Amino acid sequence: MAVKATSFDIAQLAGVSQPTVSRALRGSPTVSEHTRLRIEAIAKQLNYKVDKNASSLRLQHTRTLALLFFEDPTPDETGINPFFLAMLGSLTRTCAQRGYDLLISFQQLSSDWHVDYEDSRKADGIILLGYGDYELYREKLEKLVEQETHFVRWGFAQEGQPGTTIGCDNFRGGMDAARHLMQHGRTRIAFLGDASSHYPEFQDRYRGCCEAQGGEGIVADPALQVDALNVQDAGYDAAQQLIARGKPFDAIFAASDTIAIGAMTALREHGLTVPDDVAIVGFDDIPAAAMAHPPLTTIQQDYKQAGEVLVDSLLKQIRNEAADTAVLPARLIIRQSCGAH
Amino acid sequence: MAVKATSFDIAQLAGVSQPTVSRALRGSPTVSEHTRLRIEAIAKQLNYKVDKNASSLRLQHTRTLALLFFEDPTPDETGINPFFLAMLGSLTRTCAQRGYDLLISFQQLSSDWHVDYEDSRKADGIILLGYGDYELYREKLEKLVEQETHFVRWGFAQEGQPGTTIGCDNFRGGMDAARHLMQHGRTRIAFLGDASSHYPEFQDRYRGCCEAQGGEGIVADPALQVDALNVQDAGYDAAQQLIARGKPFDAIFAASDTIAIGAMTALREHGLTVPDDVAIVGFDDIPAAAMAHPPLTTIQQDYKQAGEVLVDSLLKQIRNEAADTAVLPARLIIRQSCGAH
DNA sequence: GCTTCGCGGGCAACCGATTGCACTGGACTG
DNA sequence: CAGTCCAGTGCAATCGGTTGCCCGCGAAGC
Repeated sequence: MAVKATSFDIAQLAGVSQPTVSRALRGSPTVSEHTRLRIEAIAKQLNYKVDKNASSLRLQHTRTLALLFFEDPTPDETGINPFFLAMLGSLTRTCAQRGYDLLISFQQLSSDWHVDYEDSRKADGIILLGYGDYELYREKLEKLVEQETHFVRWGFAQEGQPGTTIGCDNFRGGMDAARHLMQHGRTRIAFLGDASSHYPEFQDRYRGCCEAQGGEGIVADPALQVDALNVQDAGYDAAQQLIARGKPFDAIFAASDTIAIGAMTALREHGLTVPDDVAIVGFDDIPAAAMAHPPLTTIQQDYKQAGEVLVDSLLKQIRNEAADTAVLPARLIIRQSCGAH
Repeated sequence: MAVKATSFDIAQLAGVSQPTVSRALRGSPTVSEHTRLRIEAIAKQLNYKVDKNASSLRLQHTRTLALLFFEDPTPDETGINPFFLAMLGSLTRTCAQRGYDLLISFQQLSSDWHVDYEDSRKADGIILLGYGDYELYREKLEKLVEQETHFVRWGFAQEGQPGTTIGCDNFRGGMDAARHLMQHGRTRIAFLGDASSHYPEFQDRYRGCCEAQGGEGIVADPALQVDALNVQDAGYDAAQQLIARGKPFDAIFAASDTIAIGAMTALREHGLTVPDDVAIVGFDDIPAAAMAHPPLTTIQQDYKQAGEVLVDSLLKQIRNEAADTAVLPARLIIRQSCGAH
């Protein structure tokens, strides 16, 4: 950098004091239009940009939001969960529209992230994104609340949780999936995904699924539920395990598209066809879902809306307005893996 | 935030002056170990974090890198190009390892991005990512150089370009694709992708493709090249157009996986099977490539390595070391769309 | 016993923008 | 014509850390 122009340089050229430059550039009405125009012209000519650090220091806010990704299983190699990646796009755009910058960071669930970003004044608030063991997470969330850090979390939403959470309606999504499957004559629906309380969104999806079956007088067979984390290999393994159990099943509801896609590979290897032998419904509607063979019927989480709600909710908190936990709808996207044409 | 602790608070509690706190926390050898330990303990207890703005202001650097995405075609809806998304993961992790934060932003090619990030001291350097009309781009790049802004660009690399560019070997990748296709008996290879100088990476891929054919005494038929931008619809349209031309072809080399996937849809609609009637090779190796039906043979760009090289090259510049334009290898990934066994 | 050396740490300036308050000169009021 | 008022600016303090320079004090040297 050749030597950056400061507001002093401009002041000198314009023959005014430095504070006047600052005022002019921020559009203060106490500066006459004539002066302001002159200052703006000089600023432009010098490629002047307000020093964000100085400004933030004085203002005590940064107009920056931090996005923290958590990757619980296999943090290094797998890359980012496709659904979060899609959300990232929406988040970035929304931030830009609202005049905020976005700082990105990966975190281990175990690290010290909960003291970092806002305390060090890198950001005015934090967006938390990531599945993972919720129990591990909770105490850090509480600490965040205690510190009065502004944050929103994407995940399962429930009363009494620390902080503000935005999530989709996992329970209803699960119901919709199961209902759809049943409407097409499936009665033995397996669930692939961790159904313990450590993964509450998966658990809700499972509960919705069971509930819907109950509505039709079917009791979900616990032997048809197999734990799986949100990676393809886990989906593959889970399907293997399911087949090995020898219990008959004619449908799979996977807790995520990633799991569903992994499961389809396993089914194919066992000579089972989708959707004829086994109908499949996934969750998320990641880009690869439409690409899968056959194209995957899934429950869509609207990442575009999610990104907007997340950002706006956080911005509300930053303005010291109350921001409520919110549940977004999930929508069934019918393609071919479910057997409905 | 309850009221953030400052170095003054710590100084008071520790019975030393504030500068001593600063020195202790940065590990200056002029502070005795005894004092330092005491200060560190107090800092931890108070959840103290150095104010990044104050620090950056004084230090005149931020330990932050800015990532600018460019989306030339249809900037709003399509979401981010999957390959760049994959790269983002690698970039984020590399930054974290090097102790830098990453600021993300989407930009229109036409906006004022070239004056923004480093001038406003939001970041110490910029990473530029995006295909798009290179001509539009070039003058801004020159301005960046003129301003002595630190930046690296991902794209086609060539002598005499403004700034440092990291790219993959598009030419050789194109050759490898065509050779592979020819080894499996294909002789009429179509190319889907813009081959004009406005999209130099696509152009290089095409040149490589032609060159390889030339090596076997085949002259690439210009009628088998159809322009397409890097979105699925464009791939679909291009394939339609190719078919409509009525010239026989037994293979397609697509300038990107996204185009290839779009093209496959069109082929299927015309009753052409892949790979029997038409063999296909893509470029990039995006996650959806493996997912496609049939799985897509492609030229892989190693995004992991790319991210590292990009960051390290930028960091070099920031340290005022020379950073050279570099070309990374591309690797053929054989799956099924090419018809190899 | 007095100077010298050096460790540990304090003082104050500085990074650049923001803003409450004081000031000036001209217009306006009575 | 003196007193008000206000638009337009300048002054100086401030945000929180960082660092060059200087100082005090105890130990070592002569």
